[in-house]
Amino acid sequence: MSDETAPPRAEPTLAAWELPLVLLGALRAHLDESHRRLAERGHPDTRPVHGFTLQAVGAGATATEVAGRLGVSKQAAAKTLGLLEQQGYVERAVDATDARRKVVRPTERGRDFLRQSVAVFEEIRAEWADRVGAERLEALHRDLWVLGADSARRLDLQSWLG
Amino acid sequence: MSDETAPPRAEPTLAAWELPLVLLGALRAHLDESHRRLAERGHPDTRPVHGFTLQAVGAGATATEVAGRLGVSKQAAAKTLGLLEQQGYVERAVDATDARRKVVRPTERGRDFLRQSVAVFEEIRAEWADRVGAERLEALHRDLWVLGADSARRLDLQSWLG
DNA sequence: TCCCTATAGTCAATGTGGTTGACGAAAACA
DNA sequence: TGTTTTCGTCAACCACATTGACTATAGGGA
Repeated sequence: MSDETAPPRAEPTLAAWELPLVLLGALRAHLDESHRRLAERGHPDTRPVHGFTLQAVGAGATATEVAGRLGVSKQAAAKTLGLLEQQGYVERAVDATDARRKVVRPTERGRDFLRQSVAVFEEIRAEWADRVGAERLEALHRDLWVLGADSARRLDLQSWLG
Repeated sequence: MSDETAPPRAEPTLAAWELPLVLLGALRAHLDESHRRLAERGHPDTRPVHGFTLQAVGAGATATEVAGRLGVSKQAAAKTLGLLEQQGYVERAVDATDARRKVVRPTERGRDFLRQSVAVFEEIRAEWADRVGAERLEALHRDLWVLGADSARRLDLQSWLG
């Protein structure tokens, strides 16, 4: 996709120290664009962590389960879930068969957020396919999957970086 | 996740919603492995944010310049730089030509950290090339560069995700 | 020269999100 | 039944970011 007569910075430098930066750059581009579009579709004020958490809730889960999936303490998960509840994305109900459990379920608004997320992700994927080629994007996806397969599936991003 | 006779998790699913996750997974794998090796080479207790900050310092910069490069407030940058100074990675000196400016420079230890980082990054890149193929890795690097070219070069990861 | 403005760095207060520890209520098990 | 485990929550604390206010220095005109 890089023609010779292109504007400056048309060619990446391919130094080894750039790898994490281009990974971060692409991730950031994806998430920033995702949330820009989600904001346009009725979900402003949501951040990546909300999407991850809602994804962890799935069709319904307890705070402790969500905590396990996110790799954070149950207190931290409960806090985030409380915020999502306050914003109308999830609702809590006491489990009928176990009075200790409080099952968190996405509301209609929460399900809409997840549907919109899928749609937006598909849009972005299609646009990325246009930019680098469908085959290249598929190879990229597959290779990244392989390279990151070992890494923990945790989403405790903030504490991880600090 | 239902592949036929294949070993578990042999084939990525290639769903659009997985793209950010595989990006994150690869980034995480890279940074975790980097810091694991840096710890072995005399730099334990360093985190990605330290490497980014040290990189932002370069040969020498003021706290405000570092803040600009990292995309954070000057107070936040000053705090991180204070920590790096305390750990012996940078030192501060008042600018001879401008008594307001305090120039931050990497110490020998700081320069060693950067050298070791480069070495480790090259090792990891070589290993990744083994795993997916040198050509594929080069294509991946190039494509990621293209896809992330628009995104802000900021490194304010923590606040960005939250 | 003197003032006015802009810049560099720091201090203080605040917000957010994470942690650990402790606890009561409910379930599961011996 | 009594003991142990699990779920959710409260409280205290910590790490890291923010904004606003402040001092000190530099620089550019009247």
